[in-house]
Amino acid sequence: METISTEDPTGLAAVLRAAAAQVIIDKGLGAFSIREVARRAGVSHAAPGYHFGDSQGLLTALAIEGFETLYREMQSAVSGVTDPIEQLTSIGRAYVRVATRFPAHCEVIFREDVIDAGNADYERVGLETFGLLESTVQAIADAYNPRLPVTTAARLCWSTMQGLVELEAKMRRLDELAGVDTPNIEDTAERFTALLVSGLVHHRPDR
Amino acid sequence: METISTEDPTGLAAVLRAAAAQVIIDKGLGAFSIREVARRAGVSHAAPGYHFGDSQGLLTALAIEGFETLYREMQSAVSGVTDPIEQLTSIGRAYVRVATRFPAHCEVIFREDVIDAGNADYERVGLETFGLLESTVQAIADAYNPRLPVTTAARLCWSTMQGLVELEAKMRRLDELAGVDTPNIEDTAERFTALLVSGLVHHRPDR
DNA sequence: CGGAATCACTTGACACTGTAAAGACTAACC
DNA sequence: GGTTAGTCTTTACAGTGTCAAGTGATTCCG
Repeated sequence: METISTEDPTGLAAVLRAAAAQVIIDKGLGAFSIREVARRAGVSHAAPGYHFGDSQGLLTALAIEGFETLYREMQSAVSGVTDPIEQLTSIGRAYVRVATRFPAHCEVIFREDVIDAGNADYERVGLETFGLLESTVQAIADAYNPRLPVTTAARLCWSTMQGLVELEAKMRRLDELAGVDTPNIEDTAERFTALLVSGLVHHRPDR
Repeated sequence: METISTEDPTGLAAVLRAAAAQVIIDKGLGAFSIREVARRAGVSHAAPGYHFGDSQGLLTALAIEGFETLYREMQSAVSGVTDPIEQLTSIGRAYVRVATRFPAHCEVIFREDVIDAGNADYERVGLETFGLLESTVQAIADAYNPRLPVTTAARLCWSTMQGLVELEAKMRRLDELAGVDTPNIEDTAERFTALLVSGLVHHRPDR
C-alpha cells in the first residue's frame, strides 16, 4: 500500500518531506528540527525554508500527504465490499494501518498547534475523508437502523479510531505491566468496530 | 471543580507549572518554551531547571497533575451514582470537562514524545484511572451483559473520549463550514456514551 | 544570439532556545 | 559561628528558526 511514494522521491520537496517524517520517527515531534531535516537531505539549512516557508509549512505538507493517504486507503477499503458493516470494519482497519505505517504523518494530522489547519488542501481532504466515513455510516443506517443519528455516529467512529491510535502506546504499557500481550492494533480496531456496530444497529434515540 | 489549585499556588514549582500551562494555552505546545515560563513566573531562565530538571521534567509534572485531576474528577463522577450506565455517562462527561478546563495539562498527558512516560507517579495514576473506568464497565457487564469483553470495552470507551477531545477542533470546523452549530462537548460525550452503551449491552461475542 | 529574469538553492546573520556549570545568597543546624 | 543544604542567578555555549542577500544555472524573449 505504498501510497506515500517511497521509491526514491524525485524533487527536493519530496525528499525533504520524507526526511522530515524520518526525523519525527527517530526523535519525536517534540524534538523536530528543520535543520536536522536539511542535514539528512544533504542540503543547506535554509533549503527547506525555500520550499515550505517555515517549519509549520513543512509539517502542514506532511499532514496533507498523510491525510491524502488515509483518504485513498479508506476509499480502497470500501471498494469491492458491499455490506456497509463490513465496509466500516474495513475502514477502521485501514485507519489504524495507515497510522501505524506512517506514524509521523499521522502524528501531525490533527496537531493544529504545529500545522496550518486553515490550509485549503488540508481542509478539502479532511472534508472528503469525513464524507466517505459518513456515507458508510449512512448506509448502515439505511440498511439496519433508519433512526440512527448519522453524523454523531460517524464522529463516534472517527473519535474511537483516532483515540485508539493515540492511546495504543499506553495500552501496550498496561498489558506489559499486566503480563499479557497486546493484540495487533488492526485486530483491536476490528473488535472496537464490532462493539460500535452493535450500538449503531441497536441504538434507539431518546423519545 | 478547581482540582488544580488555582488559588495562587505557593511554592515556585507550583507557580512554574501554572505558568507552563498558560504558555501552552497561549502559544501552543509546539511553541512551548521553558524560558518563556520563567519570564512569566518572574524568575531567571534557569530556575525551572532546578525544580524540574529539563523541559521534559516540567511537562511530565504537568501531565501527572492533569492525570490526577482526571482521576479525582472521574472518582467524584461515579460517587453517589448507582446505575453503572449512569456512572459511565458521568465519567464521559467528566473526561471531556477536565480536558476542556485544563487543556494544557491534558494536551501533554499522552504525548510520550515530550514527557517521561516511564515516570513512576505517571504510571501509577494511569493505572488507577484506567482501573476506575474498567470497574465501571465491569459493573455494566455484570448488570446487563455478562459476556461483554470488559477490558476491550473499557478501552473502547477511553479511546472514544480521548478521540473526541482531540478531534473536537476539527469537528467544530466541519460544523462551521456546514453552517450548523457545534453542540457542547459534554453533550456530545453523552451522545457518544449512549451509542457506546447500546453496543456494550447488545454485543454478543463471536461464537 | 545576448541580455534579463526566474528558479533553486547557499551563505551569512541575528535573536532566541535548552541546558550545564559555577557563583551567590539565605536559612538552618550542630 | 562556622558549615551545610537549599534555592535560586549568572554566565556560557552549542543549537535552532527565519530572514536577507548572494550565487549560479536555466529559461525566456526580442
